[in-house]
Amino acid sequence: MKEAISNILKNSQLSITGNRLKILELFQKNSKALSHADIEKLSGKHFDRVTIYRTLQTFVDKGIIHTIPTADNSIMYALCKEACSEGHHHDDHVHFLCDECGTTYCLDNVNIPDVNIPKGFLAHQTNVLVNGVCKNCR
Amino acid sequence: MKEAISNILKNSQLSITGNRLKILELFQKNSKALSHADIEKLSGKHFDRVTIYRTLQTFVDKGIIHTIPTADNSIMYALCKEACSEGHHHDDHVHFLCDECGTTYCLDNVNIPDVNIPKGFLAHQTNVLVNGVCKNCR
DNA sequence: TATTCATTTGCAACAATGTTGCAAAATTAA
DNA sequence: TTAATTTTGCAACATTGTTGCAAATGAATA
Repeated sequence: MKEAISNILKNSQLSITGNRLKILELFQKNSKALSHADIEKLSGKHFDRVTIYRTLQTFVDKGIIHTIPTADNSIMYALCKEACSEGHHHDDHVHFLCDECGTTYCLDNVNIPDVNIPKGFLAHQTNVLVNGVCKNCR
Repeated sequence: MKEAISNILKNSQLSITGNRLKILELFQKNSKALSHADIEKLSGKHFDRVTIYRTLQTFVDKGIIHTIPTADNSIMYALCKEACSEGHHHDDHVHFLCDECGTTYCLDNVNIPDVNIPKGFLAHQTNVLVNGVCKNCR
């Protein structure tokens, strides 16, 4: 387990530090998207706010996690599947936000549908964000 | 023109103030999504930051504008079409964010595609956000 | 039009969130 | 073990968003 997490860091040519292991562990344990604030709470404030900002940014840059657009003003982060690599995210799944419990899920098996973009526009990436009630809240 | 804007406010049972007229005018003139910061700049700082926050919130509550989720941490606002009413947005179109010029468009003619949500989940609303290059930047 | 009442606005103060520089500490490479 | 590099924590700051309250403005009535 710890081993697997260490490998993620090794593969991205990042130093293996207790801090980074802890944050990655949080993502694996919770298997849902986390905000900066979530991580601050879950970690029990053992490390600095700034460190969290910098660690998350590093992970995004390296393709270890990806960001999820949300309707309110908070950035959510979630673990990437194997397909992501440095500077190039393949985040081809739908995100689901539960209005009851606030949990954000990556629906890895739900593909992004085709969208008809008007002539003249060139699409690079499509984000689909669904709001509703999750299976635990019904 | 001014007349039409006044009517929007009247229909929502809001007082007609120079402030609100000005902000609505900005939305109509620019015909694209605006952030709080955009409005602050465009208005030439003639009114207070707090007033802008409160006005935007009021407009959202009344269904005059809607928010658009963005990958970075900024909320974008855009004028609603006729279909929206108080407390109930029908925001059934795709949003397009140009990576070059940063403009956010409401693609009013592009409908939200169907998304297959897993069993147990209940979908209320679907947001589709496309990144790419707009027709003015190619 | 003048007067009253409700709403809106601006100010001040505050809270939360995000950023930068720099020295100390930890990790890696030799 | 030592030297070079990277990461971390602290402090200070910048930006963004919130709340209470008094003054100003708009709406309603006479």
